[in-house]
Amino acid sequence: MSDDTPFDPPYRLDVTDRVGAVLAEFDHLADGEETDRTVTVAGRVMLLRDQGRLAFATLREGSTGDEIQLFALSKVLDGFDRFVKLNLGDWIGATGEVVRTKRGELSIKVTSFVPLAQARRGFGDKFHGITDTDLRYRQRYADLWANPEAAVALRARSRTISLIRRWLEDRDFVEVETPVLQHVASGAAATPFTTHHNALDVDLKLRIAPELFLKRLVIGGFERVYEIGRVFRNEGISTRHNPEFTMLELYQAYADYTDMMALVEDLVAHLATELHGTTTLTYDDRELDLSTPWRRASMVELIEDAIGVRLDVGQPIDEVRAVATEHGVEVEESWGTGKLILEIYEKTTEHGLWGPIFVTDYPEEVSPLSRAHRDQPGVTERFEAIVAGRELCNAFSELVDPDVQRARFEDQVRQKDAGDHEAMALDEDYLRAMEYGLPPTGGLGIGIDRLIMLLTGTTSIRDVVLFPTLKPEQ
RNA sequence: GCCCUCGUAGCCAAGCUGGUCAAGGCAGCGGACUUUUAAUCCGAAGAUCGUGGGUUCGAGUCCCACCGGGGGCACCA
Repeated sequence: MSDDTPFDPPYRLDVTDRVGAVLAEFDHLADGEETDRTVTVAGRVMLLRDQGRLAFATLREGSTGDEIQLFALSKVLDGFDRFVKLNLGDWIGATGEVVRTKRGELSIKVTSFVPLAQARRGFGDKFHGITDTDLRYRQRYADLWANPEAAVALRARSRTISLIRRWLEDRDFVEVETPVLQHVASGAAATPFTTHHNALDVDLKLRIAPELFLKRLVIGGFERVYEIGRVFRNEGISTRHNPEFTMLELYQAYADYTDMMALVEDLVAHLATELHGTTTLTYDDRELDLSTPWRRASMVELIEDAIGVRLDVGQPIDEVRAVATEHGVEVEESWGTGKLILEIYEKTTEHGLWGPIFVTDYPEEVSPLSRAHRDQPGVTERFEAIVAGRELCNAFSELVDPDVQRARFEDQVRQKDAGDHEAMALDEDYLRAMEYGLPPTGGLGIGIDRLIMLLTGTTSIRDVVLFPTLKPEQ
C-alpha cells in the first residue's frame, strides 16, 4: 500500500473459515459456478494479477500454507482501487462468496477486505524465493513464506514431537522438566557451556544431558519418566550439530536394554506411519525400511563383518593395538582395549552401516553409566541405533550399583586427567541418590533433531531447527 | 581449530582467460488492460560489485588479510 494516510489495522478479525476447509468443501464446484456461501479468510497476499477492472490475488494462510485465489471485481468490491495496490506480502482479511472462476480456479469473490499488516519488505523473488542460505537462517520469518517447503519440515517437527508425547503418555510415561543450570554437567561426554549466577556468585554449567536428574526421579518413584528438552554442548557446528539441540530421554523401571530396543523401533515405525503412511522412506536417495524388528548385532560382530577380525575386550592389549594401528587409528597410550575397540568400530565399521540396526554391547570402558552385560565380561548392555547411516539414539540397561558407579566415575576422572577433556564428570549427589536404591531400569536418549531430519528427508540440522546458531551478523 | 568454496541492487541472477563491466528478470514506483495462474504490455528509478589493502596504464574479474555463508576434516548426539 502506498498511501499517505497512516496505516491503522483493526485490533481483531473474525475469521470464519480455514482455507483448507473451504477448498475441500467446494471441491465439487463446476467451472464458473457460484455459491451464496460467504466466508472470511485471512493470510498474506502472495501474488496479485491486476487486469484493470478485475484482479486475482493468491492468499496464503500462514499456519497451513494453504492458498486460495481471491477474485476481485471493480463493480463488486468496494475499495477495489486499494485492493489492487496491495503489496505482495501484505496480510489481509478477505470476505466474499465461494465461486469457481471460468478458468476453473476455486476462489473467493471478494466483497470486502481489510488490510491487517503491511509488508514493507518483500519476500524475495516470487518465483525463486530466497535461496541465500545465510538470509534464510537469519531471517527465518521471511524464509517460512518465501520457501514453503522449508516451512513443511519445520512444521513437521512440531507434529513429530506432539506424536511422541502422545505415544509416551499412552504408555504411562510422565513428562518432567529438570534443571538446565547445573553445578556439575554430567551424563554425557561433552564440553559444557559455563555461565554465572550473580546472587550466589557461582559458576553454573548448562546441561549436556538430563540423564542423571531423570534417574534421580526413578529413584524418587517416577517409574516411567521422560523429558524432551534442550541440551547444550560447547562443540563444533555442522550439518549434524547445533550447539543447542533437543533431546528425548526416557527411563523405564523394571526394564532392560532389550525393552528399549523394542520401544525405539516401535516408536520410530509409528512416527513414520503417522507422518508418511508407510515405514518405507527415502533418505538421501536411498531406501530406508523402518519396519520392525530392526536388526541387532554386537559391536564386535559388526567389526568382524567389516574387517574379518574378531576382537574381545579381554584379549591382550597389544593385539588390539596392532589391529587399531593397522586400520589407521591414532592410538593413545592411556586407552584400554575397550576404547580401542570403539575406535576401531568407528574407523572401520560404523560408516558402512545404513540400518536400521541396533549396535549392541559397547565396551565398559567407554560406557560409564551402563550396566555390565549379564553374561559377557568387559562389555555393557548398551546399544546405539544406526538409521540412515547416522546415530539415532543411545540406550542401555542402567547401571544401578552405587559402588560400581563410583568406580566408573573415578575411572572417568582418571581419563580426564590423562588428557581426555570430554571424559564424564563425577556427580557426587547422583551417587548419594543411587544409595537410596535405583531399581533395574532401561534408559534411552534420542536426538530429536536428527530423528526429525530422518522423518522429513532433510540432510542439514539447520533445516529442522527454526533458528540455528550462527555467528553474529555484522 | 584446519582445508576447500562462495559473497554482484530488497530478491533471483549474467559478467570466460583483467580493457563500455556493471546484462536481464522479480519485487517496489508510474501507466494500460473485465477471467488471471510466476498474467501480460509500456515507462522511470534502483549497485561505493562483502570490507580493507596490494599488483597493474587499467580489477567485479589476479594476490593478501579480515567479515559472513556453505561443504569437508576434527569432535560429538
